[in-house]
This record gives sequence, C-alpha cells and structure tokens, in this order.
Amino acid sequence: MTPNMTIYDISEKAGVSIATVSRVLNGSSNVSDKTKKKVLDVINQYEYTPNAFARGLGLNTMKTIGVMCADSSDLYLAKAIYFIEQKLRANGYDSILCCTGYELETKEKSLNLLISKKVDGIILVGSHFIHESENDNRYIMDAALQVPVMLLNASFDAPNVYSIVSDDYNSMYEATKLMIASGIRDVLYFYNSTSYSGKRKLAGYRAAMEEAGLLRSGNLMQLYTGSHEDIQAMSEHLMKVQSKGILFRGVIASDDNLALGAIKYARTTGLRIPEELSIIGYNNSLLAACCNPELTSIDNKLETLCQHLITTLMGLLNGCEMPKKTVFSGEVIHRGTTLS
Amino acid sequence: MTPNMTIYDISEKAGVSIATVSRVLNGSSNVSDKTKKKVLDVINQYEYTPNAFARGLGLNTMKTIGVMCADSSDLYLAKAIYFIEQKLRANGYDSILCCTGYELETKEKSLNLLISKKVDGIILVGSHFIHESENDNRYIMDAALQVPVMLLNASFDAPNVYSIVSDDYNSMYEATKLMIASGIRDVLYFYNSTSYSGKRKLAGYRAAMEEAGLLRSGNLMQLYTGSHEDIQAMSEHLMKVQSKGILFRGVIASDDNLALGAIKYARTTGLRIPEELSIIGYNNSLLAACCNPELTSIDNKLETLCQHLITTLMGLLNGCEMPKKTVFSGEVIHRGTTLS
DNA sequence: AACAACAATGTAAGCGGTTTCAATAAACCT
DNA sequence: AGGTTTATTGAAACCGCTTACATTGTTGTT
Repeated sequence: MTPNMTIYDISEKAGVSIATVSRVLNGSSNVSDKTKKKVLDVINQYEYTPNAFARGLGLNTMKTIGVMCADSSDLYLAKAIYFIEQKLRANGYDSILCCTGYELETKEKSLNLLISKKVDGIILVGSHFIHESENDNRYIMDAALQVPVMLLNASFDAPNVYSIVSDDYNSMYEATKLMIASGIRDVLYFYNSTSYSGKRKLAGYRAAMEEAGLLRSGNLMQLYTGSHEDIQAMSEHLMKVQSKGILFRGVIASDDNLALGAIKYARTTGLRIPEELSIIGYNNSLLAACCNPELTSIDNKLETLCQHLITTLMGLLNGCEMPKKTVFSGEVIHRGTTLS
Repeated sequence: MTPNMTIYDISEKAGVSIATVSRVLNGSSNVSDKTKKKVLDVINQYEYTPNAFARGLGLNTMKTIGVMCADSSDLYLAKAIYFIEQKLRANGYDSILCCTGYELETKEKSLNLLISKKVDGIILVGSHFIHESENDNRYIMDAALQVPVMLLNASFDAPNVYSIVSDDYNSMYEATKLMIASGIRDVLYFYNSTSYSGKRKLAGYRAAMEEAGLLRSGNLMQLYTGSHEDIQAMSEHLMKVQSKGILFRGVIASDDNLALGAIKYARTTGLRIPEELSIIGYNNSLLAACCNPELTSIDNKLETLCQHLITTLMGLLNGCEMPKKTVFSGEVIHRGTTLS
C-alpha cells in the first residue's frame, strides 16, 4: 500500500469530492452506483484505508471496547477474554485489553485510561472489580457516566452498569447437596475470594449445609490466601487444617485450582479419591479434565455468558433498552473425584 | 468530570492560549512555572483529559501496540500476553489484543486492522504466524513496512521484523540427551506443530537421537493433529502407536498438554511413571506442577523473553538500533516424570 | 540607555476525516 | 417545453489537538 494516502488523494484520482468518497466509505445511500463503483475501484487499487484517528475525531467513536481483567494468565479469565474478543470482532468492534492486577488503584487507573482512549464501552471480566465497600465501587459508577459498563460474573446495581452472571449460589447449593446426598457429612468449603461471586458461592454452600443441619462451626469454611497457582501451598493449607483435628471427607472448592490443591493433599496424605475424600471444583476448566483423577467440577457455561454479554452490549450501543442483569444457571459435571 | 471539555475551555479558564495548554499537557519545557501551575490547576479542577483522537491525529500515534495471538485461552500464550501487556503499560503504552485463530486469512485481516488503527508496533505472540511458504509470510513484511513487528518464539528475517526466541533446538537436544543418558533408548517425540519453533524442537530431538545412533526410523516421531485440549485424544493416539508395535519407553512432548496426554496414556495402560515410561514436557506451564506425577518440563523463561521483547520494541520506537534476533536458552526442570 | 539574545506566549495552519447545507443535475409532471 | 421535485454532488465548517512561526517580554551586555 502506498502509505499515507488520504481521502483527498482518493477524491482526486476518482475525480470526485472528498465528501463523496466519505459517503462511499460509510455506505451512505446517496451516491449513484456509477460514482460509487468509480470510487471503490480507486480505493481498491491503492488499498486505501481511512485514518482511524481522523475518523474517530469526526465520529467520536473508534468502535473499540475496553476489556479489563485482573490477570489474563488465569485460565478462566483467559478463556473469557478469548470468547469476548472473538465475539466483539464478529460485531465489528476491537478490544483494548488491560490486565489490572488486583489492586483498586490500578483498576481505577486502567479504567480511566480506557475512558480517555474513547472506548465505546467497558467490560469488566471477573468478580474482582466489585468491592465490599460501596465507596470502592465509585470508580465504576464514574466510568458508567461515560459509557456502558458490562460486568461478567459480578453484579452491581448502578445506572448504565449491566451484569451477566452465572448462578453461583445455586450451583454451589446443588453441588453441596449432591455431596451430602452421597453420604458425606463433613464437607469442607475451600475458597480464596470474598468477591461478589465468591460470596454467592459461599452462601450457596452454607444454605445446603444448614438445610441438612450440618453447619456446626465455621471451621469447615477455609479461606486460602496464597497464590492462585501454588498447588503445593494449597495442599499444605489443608494439611494444617487436618492437623488441627478438623475432620472432612469432602471438599468443595471455589475454583478448580483449589480443587487441585485438595487432590494434591489427598495424594500426599494417602487418601483415596473419591472413597476417602470427595472433591468438587468450580469452572470446569482445562485443569479439571487434565488431572488425575479427573475432577468433578461445576461448569458455568462461560461461552454462553460471553455471548449474552456481547449481545447486550451491542444492543446498548445501538440504543436499545437492555436487561440490567441476566443470570444463567450452572451444571455439575461428574468425573472421578466424586462418588456417583 | 464535566464531559466534553476541550483544550479551548481550559485555555479560556486559565487565561492562556491553547498552545500553552498543549505545552503543559505535553511537558514541554518552554513554559514558565507560574503559568504551568495555573494551567495544571484548571486541568485538575475540571478533571480534563485530552481527546485521544485529536491527539492521535496530531501526533500520528496513539501509544498503542497491537498484540496478536492465535488463541488467548492457550495457557502459554495467555501468560505471554499477561507479561507483555503488563510491561507495555509500564512503558506508557496500551495494547490492542487480537486473537486470530490459526488461519492465514484471519491473521492477515487482523494485522491489517491493527495497522489501520494506527498502532505504533505489532507483537506476534507464538510461532504460528510464520509459515512454511515464503509467500504466506508476505503479510508480515507488508505490515513491517509501516511499523516494527516483533516476533515472540518465532524468527523471520525481513526488514523491520525483530525476533525474540528461546533456543528450542538446544533445549530439546538437551532434554533428549538427558533421557538417553538415563538409559532410555526408545524415545518417542510427540508433537503437534510444524511451526517455526516446532521445527526447531524436532531438529533438536533428531540431533540428539542421531548422535546417539538411535534414530532408526521415523516412527518414533509422532505428529498429533487433534485439539490442543483433548487429553483423551492424545492418549488414544499413543495407544494406537503402541498397538502398531512401536516401542517406546520415553516420551518427549513439544508442549505440556501433549505430555499430559502421555501421562494419561501411561495411566490407562497401567505403565508406571517414570520407571516404565519417562516423560518430558515443554513450557513448564501451570499444568506441569499440577498433574500427577508432576511433570518434568522445559522452562523457556517466558517472562525474560517478554521483558526483552518490550525493551527492544521501546528502543525501536525511540529510534535506536536494536538487535534483529535475540536467543535465550531454556532449562529442564526436573520433576516426577523422569528418572533422576 | 540601546540593542542583542533568549525565554515565554500567542496565532494560525495543519492532521484526515464527517456532515450540513447549498448547488447542480436528473427525472417527473402537465 | 417549462416548472417542480428529487437524487447527486461539492464547498466549507468542524472535530480537538500539535506545532512552526511570529510576536512580545525579559534579561544581559557594553
């Protein structure tokens, strides 16, 4: 391509005005077929592409969506990003990705950056963007003043903020009930986050345990605070729990990584899975099908969630009224770490 | 923030010209401290942010780098993206992410899209972007006419294209030699790609085998063509190999996923690891530390590669001369799937 | 005090598009 | 054919910023 071609060059070579070229470019109807063809020929011949900045300046949109996630190397988030990116592109939008980490300050900074880049909308992937304190969520409301904000796996009620969530509460409730039904009474809940969805999951577990009259003390709820990837540390955490005399014959983990920690724990202590220790994970990630034995896990239909998120966002950008919150239900995928 | 503030509003409120405001915004030195403060005060008061499009139009750069990868849900690529994104941001650049899939056409389209978005540079993550046929790589050369193109884990000699690679050849060579040294003569090479790095790895394996006089037929090199994530299918592939009477007591896999397939195969057929089957993976991904037994794998120091890539890119953007190709060596991480 | 040299600021011309509005050409009536 | 209406097209303003160049204000020198 001859570089730095402008609409002026094209208009000149085609023998029309720049306004006409612009009309052709934007598919305006008020151009005769003859001139349209003439212009398109020149455009194709010189492989001209309009300058995105100039266009953005004029239209005040760049057809770009800002996507934020805490950590794109997290298996689950990475998959979500993949789906989102793919579906955005299918709708003629691009994405700017920001991996923010887990601190409020960097989240806030990234969000402002995206806004200043004039994105048409923002997608927050994962529940880490909603905080306990109302005040810590102000940055989202500020952003929503400018462009629609979509939340995946988190929910927050504010103007111009839309939530797509899986029914974590119910999924955990069902999973716990299932484990109880298989005869296990000491079900440990192993989790690592008190984010929006983290809390919902926990509540689901509690509900099922209470219903069965099994929730006697908080000891059966174990918060793990170490690295996401350090399976060894998770295993050691459980070891410590055990050494405190807290009994458990089942583990429900708030994500698959933690479940792997539980598998490792079983292996280290020589417990047979699932006969002596049942385990259920969450997210049904790649890991679930890889480990040994294969992990029973909850699938929350990520692709469906993402598809719906994009559909909603596109609707919003086209000025349609859209539901503020959509909930999809999950499903337990049975594999080798639970009794059938 | 009062929306739609422009530099004119600020200049008016501060009682200076727009040029002066612009100078303050861009940190130009030719502004007296007094006026600078005056302007900054107004800017802060109104939380003004300059319009990115207009700025882009003027400067002809948006401080944005286009990042392409085939599939961000691939564990290794996701990690690379994470590092890259993080380090770009630290340098004041943003990234536009494109997940292209594996077809030439979509790669080409994405690349053009990024160029049209006026990115300042392009990073191709993974070796899938370089093809056998010189002609299929033309799209990269075209892009490089406009902006620097960085390749991670691939190498391609063309103007304005820079490569950062791990020494896959040598890593595989060493890994194979190691396995041979542990007494295994029938080492199967299990791979799934003939991309740039795929070929280098294969060559490393061959060299070591040939050197030891063990490379008798092509049967010991098994190409797997199924899905990246389908561990079951990989295992079945190996099963078929076995049933054809091809013996192997060691497997060197071109990535950790394939190695997991080998582990699954061993498990299914009841082979003990590593006594009856040794396995070495590649990439030292999260998976390697998760599975059972833990996987011996080659670590290619991804973060170092990424850091170097960004450093090189930043240098280029600042007009410095930079090395066209940089090679880092990998390292075998011993775990439970090999004899010590 | 007069003038040079330089620092600080302002003016105005782009950057490359979109879009309003006016002008022209084509089509339609009677 | 002459007058209207409508489909095409073009001229020019505008989007918000950067920057070369002109202008004004300071300081220093002799």
